[in-house]
Amino acid sequence: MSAAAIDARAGLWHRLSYPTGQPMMNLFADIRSLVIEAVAALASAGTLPPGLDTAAITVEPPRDPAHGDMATNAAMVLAKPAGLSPRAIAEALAERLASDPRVTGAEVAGPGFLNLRLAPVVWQRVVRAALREGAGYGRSTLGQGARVNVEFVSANPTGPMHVGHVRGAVFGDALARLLAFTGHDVTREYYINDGGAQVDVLARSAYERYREANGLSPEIREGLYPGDYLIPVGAALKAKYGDSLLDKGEQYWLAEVREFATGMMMAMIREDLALLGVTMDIYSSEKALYGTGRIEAAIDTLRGMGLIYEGVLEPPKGKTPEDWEPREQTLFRSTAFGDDVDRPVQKSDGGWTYFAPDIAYHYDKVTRGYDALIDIFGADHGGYVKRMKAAVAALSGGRVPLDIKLIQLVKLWKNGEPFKMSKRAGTFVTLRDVVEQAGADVTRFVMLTRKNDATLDFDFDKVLEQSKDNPVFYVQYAHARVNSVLRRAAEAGIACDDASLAGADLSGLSHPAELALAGKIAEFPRLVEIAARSNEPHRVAFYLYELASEFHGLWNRGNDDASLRFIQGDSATSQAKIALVRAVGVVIAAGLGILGVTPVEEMR
RNA sequence: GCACCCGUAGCUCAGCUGGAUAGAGCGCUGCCCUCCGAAGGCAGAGGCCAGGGGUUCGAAUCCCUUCGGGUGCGCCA
Repeated sequence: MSAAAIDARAGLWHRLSYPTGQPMMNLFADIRSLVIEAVAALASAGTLPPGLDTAAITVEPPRDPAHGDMATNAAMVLAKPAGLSPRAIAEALAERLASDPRVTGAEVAGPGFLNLRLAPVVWQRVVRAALREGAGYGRSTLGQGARVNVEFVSANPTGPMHVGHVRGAVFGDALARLLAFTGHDVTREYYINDGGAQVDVLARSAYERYREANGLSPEIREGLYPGDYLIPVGAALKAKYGDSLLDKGEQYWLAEVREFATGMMMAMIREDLALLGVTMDIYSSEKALYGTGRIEAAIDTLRGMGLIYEGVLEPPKGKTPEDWEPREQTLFRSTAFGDDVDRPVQKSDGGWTYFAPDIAYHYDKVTRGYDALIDIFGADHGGYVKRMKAAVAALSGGRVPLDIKLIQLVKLWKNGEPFKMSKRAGTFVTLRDVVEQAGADVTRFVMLTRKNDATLDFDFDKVLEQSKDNPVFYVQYAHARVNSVLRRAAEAGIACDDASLAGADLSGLSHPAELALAGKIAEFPRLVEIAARSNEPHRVAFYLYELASEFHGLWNRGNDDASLRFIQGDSATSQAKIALVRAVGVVIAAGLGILGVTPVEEMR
């Protein structure tokens, strides 16, 4: 298979067609079907040739409100295959669409855009739908139940999680929530790297703490883990083994201590993740792959495909390691799948390289029947992407797409200056430190305020600031304001439970500023799908910021224009306006739910 | 040397997988509370989307190339 073929499979998400007759409210999808129906009608009327491909037709909100409520590129997309000018097609479409009660205006603009203006009732329906669907507003069937495995964190079980892991944990969990929200069957998985040399180091380090617990002075030699967090492990070892492991050779205790210590580390890591609100469905062990023949089986499968061979790699150009010497190795022909060089799976001593169990592990995921795999790596593992994709492409026969998201660094700031971490100086910031200082909700939101492959500043002072500099606060404040209005309205005797609001006459919602806010609410389901298709949960955070901004704006317009205040003299008008306000609250809560952040009811 | 990521306002960053006159926050300038929470809002100034080619109705977005920054490059995971 060529690299291009792999790219073509880059995401299952891109191939899923739009579900038909979907029950959920998605205005853009609705209007798009309307446009496509119009195209079909024109085709049967002979205005357009039959059988045109409508896949490239999009319906989106124009950037400039002067261009109406919805814009479609249909005419421009169809012009060439139809052999007609874009404007001619646009005009024919405009005429047909204008007869729909939802459409109050259809005009051709620019090179052939068709700008639609929609009736107020359309926006009122959006508000109603948000109220009816509540926390499920924006949910979609995009994924059609596809089974997706998201592997993330996978921190080495050699110590507590540090701040570098937090972003990956939050990103992975938010992505999992996003995919679940869009109709995917999601599994959260953690791959425990408990098979390599680093867990031997852990065992030796823990053993020194065990000696310490027995009253001996520990020898934390160079290369061992010096952290205090191993002291309890030493104590626990003493509790279990007494002094029976003292003065014994490593071969006597290494395996047992390793098992014991990694077990305790994993328990600690689970607790750390729980602090962030992250729960894994599956923990997979690297070590469990050894001695079971599964690595051999995975490699043999590749061998059966002619993708394993004995060969000698060229030294890297421009930077030859000093001890380089040509050596015959067992290689995986990853270049057949777009990788730059073939990759060794066996070391010269006959042992597996780290790549081999990873192949076996991904083979395991493939055979477990997932429709798509997602790996979340630190950005420093970028060089690993191609070979991993190659392995999965080979082992799944191209059936299972693997998307790998790289998470960039988090730069910590404190007191207006960069916060340098150092293990030696004891300024090593753990996940626990971050969550204890900032709180899980704030931490999660902030970690999603940047695209995953851009570095992110985490400023301990700013994230707790209650001002609009702080996006978390800004969004939460909007949600709190919504509740504030609801409280006031209830005091005024206005029925404002969701059912009453959803059933209310919404014709009082007519001001352009109000309808524009409803328009923002209408974008949410579409935004969620876009975010899910690209595996980019940060888009939800940005959307929420924009929504909050529009809401704050409308709120303040009430200062100048009393007719825009939400609570009015008559309760019918009030209900309509409060329905809009509550719909904003619903969407903020739904969006925060995707991010795993709890909306606040009040901030005093 | 090669591969991947990045380069957008003074600063920090979005930008709908190709749409119209490129957006937001900070900072700067000037405004708005007898009024649902001013912990907010409005307005103004600020741009060769790193440079150059190409693809097409149309490019910040896709392709090629140059420059600049980051990451990685056989027996560490």
